[in-house]
Amino acid sequence: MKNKEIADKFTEIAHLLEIKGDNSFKIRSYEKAAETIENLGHDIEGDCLSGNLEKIPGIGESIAGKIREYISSGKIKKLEGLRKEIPRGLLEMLKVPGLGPAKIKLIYEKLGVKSMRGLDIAARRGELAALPGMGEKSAANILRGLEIINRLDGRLLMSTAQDLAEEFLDVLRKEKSCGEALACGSIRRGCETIGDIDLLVVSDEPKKIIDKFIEIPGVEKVISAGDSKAGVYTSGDVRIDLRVVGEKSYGTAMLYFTGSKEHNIALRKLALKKSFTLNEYGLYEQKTEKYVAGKTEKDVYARLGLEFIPPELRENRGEIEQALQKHLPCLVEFKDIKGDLHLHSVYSDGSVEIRVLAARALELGYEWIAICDHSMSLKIANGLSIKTLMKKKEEIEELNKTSRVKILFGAEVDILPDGKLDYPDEILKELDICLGAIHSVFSQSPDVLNKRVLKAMDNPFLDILAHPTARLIGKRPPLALDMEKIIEKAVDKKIILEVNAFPDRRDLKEEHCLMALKKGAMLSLGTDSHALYHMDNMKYGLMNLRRAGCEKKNVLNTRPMAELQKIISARRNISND
DNA sequence: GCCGTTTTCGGCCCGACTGTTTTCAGTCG
Ligand SMILES: Nc1nc2c(ncn2[C@H]2C[C@H](O)[C@@H](COP(=O)(O)OP(=O)(O)OP(=O)(O)O)O2)c(=O)[nH]1
Ligand SMILES: [Mg+2]
Ligand SMILES: [Mg+2]
Ligand SMILES: [Zn+2]
Repeated sequence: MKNKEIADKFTEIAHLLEIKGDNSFKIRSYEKAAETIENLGHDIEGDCLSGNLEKIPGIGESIAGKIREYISSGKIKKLEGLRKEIPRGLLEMLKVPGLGPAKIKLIYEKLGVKSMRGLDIAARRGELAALPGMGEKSAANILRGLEIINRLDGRLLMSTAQDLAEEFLDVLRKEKSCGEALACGSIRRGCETIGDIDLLVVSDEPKKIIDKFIEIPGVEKVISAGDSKAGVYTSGDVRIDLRVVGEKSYGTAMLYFTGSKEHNIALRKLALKKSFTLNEYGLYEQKTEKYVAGKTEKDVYARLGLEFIPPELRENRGEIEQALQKHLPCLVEFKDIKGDLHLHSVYSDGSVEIRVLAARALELGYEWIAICDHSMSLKIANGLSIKTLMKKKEEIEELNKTSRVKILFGAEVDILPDGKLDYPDEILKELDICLGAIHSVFSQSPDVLNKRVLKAMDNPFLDILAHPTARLIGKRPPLALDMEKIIEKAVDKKIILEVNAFPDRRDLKEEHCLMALKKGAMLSLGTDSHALYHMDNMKYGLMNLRRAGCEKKNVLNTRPMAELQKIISARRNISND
């Protein structure tokens, strides 16, 4: 699938045109096309072959032509030309915060600066400050931008971002005039990783909130601080944006600051179509400028004729059209979750006794849990020998006599390098639930890896494929698996695909959840807990599911014990044929 | 460059903050 590749080409064209100073709406068209192609959800080559490219919204004659050109020749002449015209280094300079295309153009044309290094030197020599429209402060800002860029370290995990957001919110909440205060942006949308932290506060004394904010000890650099918003970097080089609004703007400000940007633009366009205008302060009648809604998000959506759109769906991937038709999916929620399908205990490398896990599960409102320790080959994680596994079975049987939360006897069985499972079938069939996962020998060729997983899926006792791509966000890339094939096989063999809820796994990732749901696969949630507090990570897995539009019926964890067992035994019987 | 349920031309989301500016452009959310 070349979608991402093609999308990147159009993003590059957009950036190069920006630096050239081309028409901003034309640039927007290229950006929009890039976003559309990236989020298309199916292979664009199909549309190309069937001559349907121009049916895709945002793709017209010109861009369709370039897509065809790229698919047939691997090149886009327009892009090649732009690359010759504009040095590569100028594109890199766009990453410097505070430095945009217009200044880059100016600096390049007047000073011949075409690299980050050149920029740094020109700033230090005072050459930037001498340019028309620039001064000492602009040059200093660029130097600060260069420093920030050198220290930036990718995106944050959701868990890290949430903790930091709460830390700052707690300080702001101490201010007397502080009303509602919450994190918006990608945090509220439940994204897998977080670029920066966006905080919204309701107050009738915004200046006091903002003063308090920029005085927080963790704040290192204040980028901007005005009457209604501020932006800072923490000493840990995390960007935090704060927005403060009055009570009657709470809903529209939340809408604005939750985004996504594309959702905002689409919503504002719809408002215009209905003769309203929408901004962060409210929804207004276009002619009279009369305020019609703004206190809650629900009010605003309702006035626009839309169902309430959950934040996780606000990506302009069709949710506005669905909400207009009142056809939004009814997303799975935490209260639907009846159990956790991936817990480790002290039997392997977990730190918690089974009875303690069960007690915590009761507090969480669960009806059952599955204890899935590692299998015998995974020595570093204290994988269970067959003998220990049987001892564990006895303990679970004993506990189940009194436990209010029913305990499933499970295992997270290694998928060995040759695709075999790490216990013999006679043992596997004893398990109430069998997870299979890859934990070692990640370096096989893609072909071998794919065969390895597909072969494991032929074993009828493999009920759930756990953390299928084995990625660790920011640490280990996903295995080079053909997920389309694996998902199709899962559907065929009625194997359930796990959405591992650990914040650095979130595996299946959101796009694969979408693909799996489209193909009719069943999904499961597991926290992969090795410590008691890990059991609270269920929410991160739910974020992936909700972002993929997943409903209760597609999630194994929403089933009561008896139904769960029925599903498992039914799938094993079918797979045995 | 894309788009159209009054349109094939004239719109395209909308506002805050900064710096260098005599009235606003650039950048960002
Ligand atoms: N209307 C409008 N809203 C925007 C625009 N840019 C950003 N926003 C809103 C929607 C965003 O979700 C919100 C916060 O902006 P961010 O740049 O922090 O993006 P976001 O949090 O979505 O993603 P991130 O993880 O930070 O990269 O501000 C824009 O151009 N127009
Ligand atoms: Mg953000
Ligand atoms: Mg932000
Ligand atoms: Zn595992």
